Amino acid sequence: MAEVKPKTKTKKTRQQDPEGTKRNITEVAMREFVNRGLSGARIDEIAANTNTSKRMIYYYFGDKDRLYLHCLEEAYREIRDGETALKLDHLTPKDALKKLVEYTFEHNNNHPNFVRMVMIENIHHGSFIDRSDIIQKLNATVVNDLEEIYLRGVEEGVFRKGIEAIDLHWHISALCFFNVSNRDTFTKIFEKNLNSDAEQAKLCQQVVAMIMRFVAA
Amino acid sequence: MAEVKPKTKTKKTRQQDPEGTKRNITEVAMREFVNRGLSGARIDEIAANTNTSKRMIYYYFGDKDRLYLHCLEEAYREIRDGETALKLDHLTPKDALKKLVEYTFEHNNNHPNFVRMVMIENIHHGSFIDRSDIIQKLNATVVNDLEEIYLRGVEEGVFRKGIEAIDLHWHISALCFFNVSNRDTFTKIFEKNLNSDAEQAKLCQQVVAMIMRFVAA
DNA sequence: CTCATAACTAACTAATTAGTACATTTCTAT
DNA sequence: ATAGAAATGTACTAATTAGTTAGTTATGAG
Repeated sequence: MAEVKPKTKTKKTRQQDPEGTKRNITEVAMREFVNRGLSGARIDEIAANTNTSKRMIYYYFGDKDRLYLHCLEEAYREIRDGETALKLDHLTPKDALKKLVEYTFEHNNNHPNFVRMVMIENIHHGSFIDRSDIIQKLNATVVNDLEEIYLRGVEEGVFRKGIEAIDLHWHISALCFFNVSNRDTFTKIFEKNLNSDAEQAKLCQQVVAMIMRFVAA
Repeated sequence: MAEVKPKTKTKKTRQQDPEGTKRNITEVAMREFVNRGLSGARIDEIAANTNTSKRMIYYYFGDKDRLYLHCLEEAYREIRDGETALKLDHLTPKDALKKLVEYTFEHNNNHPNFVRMVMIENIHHGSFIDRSDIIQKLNATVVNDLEEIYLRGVEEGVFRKGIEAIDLHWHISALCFFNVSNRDTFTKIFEKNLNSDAEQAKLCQQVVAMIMRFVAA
């Protein structure tokens, strides 16, 4: 019964803490991966920054690839976990879409780890996503929510017909993702600091405007 | 006089071919870097795929980092070299902008090496761009062209006021870049094949629409 | 022709780094 | 309390991999 995890029921003075150790390793590994990429990440470096040893990384995660996959899944889980609380049903289609776009913009901005893990995954041609059962299941929601809003808008005559929800999601993602993924090179090449709150607020507003105008009837 | 390069004037039966060797190494290295990232790329693998030996990589490029930087610069050079022939001056602002966006979309699509090198560079926080004198100089043109078109459009009353050319460039880049950079993960997660010509044509048209509507008066 | 230098080859090294062997401690169920 | 399993620490190994050493061959100027 190797799969039986000892739940942390009794939180008294325990010195062994498997869940905590795993969590600690995951956090440190995530930092290392997002900063250096999959191949650039060093297991020794991760080990040195945990409260535990390299041995435990292999004990819990098997090898580097599986540790990376775990971090990738964790990044997807984190970003999707925060996504439920929007309550868009009782808003007008326009307001709902606006809120969704603003939210996506902020969300990408607040989760650079997610953005960077996806970048890394694309460098590796998405080969780890293939192997993950979990990630597939985490993504239906966004497009469904979006489709609902869009169809409602079309029905009410405020959105034009003929757009597919997934395409809309594609464009929203593009604008919000790129803002985080390419900030380093863009900032350096065009010598424009995009990190300030004011600049980000302006960009967010522009992204919203772009999407709203795109779907407008 | 170590810097004196023997120009390939006399192209008779020569067995030594420094320029060709460098070009060959660069091509192979580019393939390796874009497929595996900076840290994932293997010098031995590059060497094995050239017509020459590992020794020559070090002979001409010094070390792995400088080889990578050379490839990065080459990717920027390639993409900027193709950019001159647009001739947007005698078009209406709308047509000119449309053409520029279409062109950017196609150009990113046709130069995945460029897109992927920029992705890799962002993973590494743009640290190599810092070290490159060349790349800085290659980027003024796009934004200038765009600004000219935009200002002309504002003057003629077809574009609204208050948009900065660099922001416009930011959004165009986002939409066109993401289309290439994130295709692997997006395709796999949403199980939608975006590689077909029809799908790409649709996306391109939508990107154009999005930008045109965004700037419309 | 010949000599200096640039272009090139093959075999080697030093360091890094993913992964392991083995011993020990802590916990849990009986 | 104790046996068996899970969790952990220390020291090691085997492979990989960036980079080099020590040379040979081609080329072009004089």
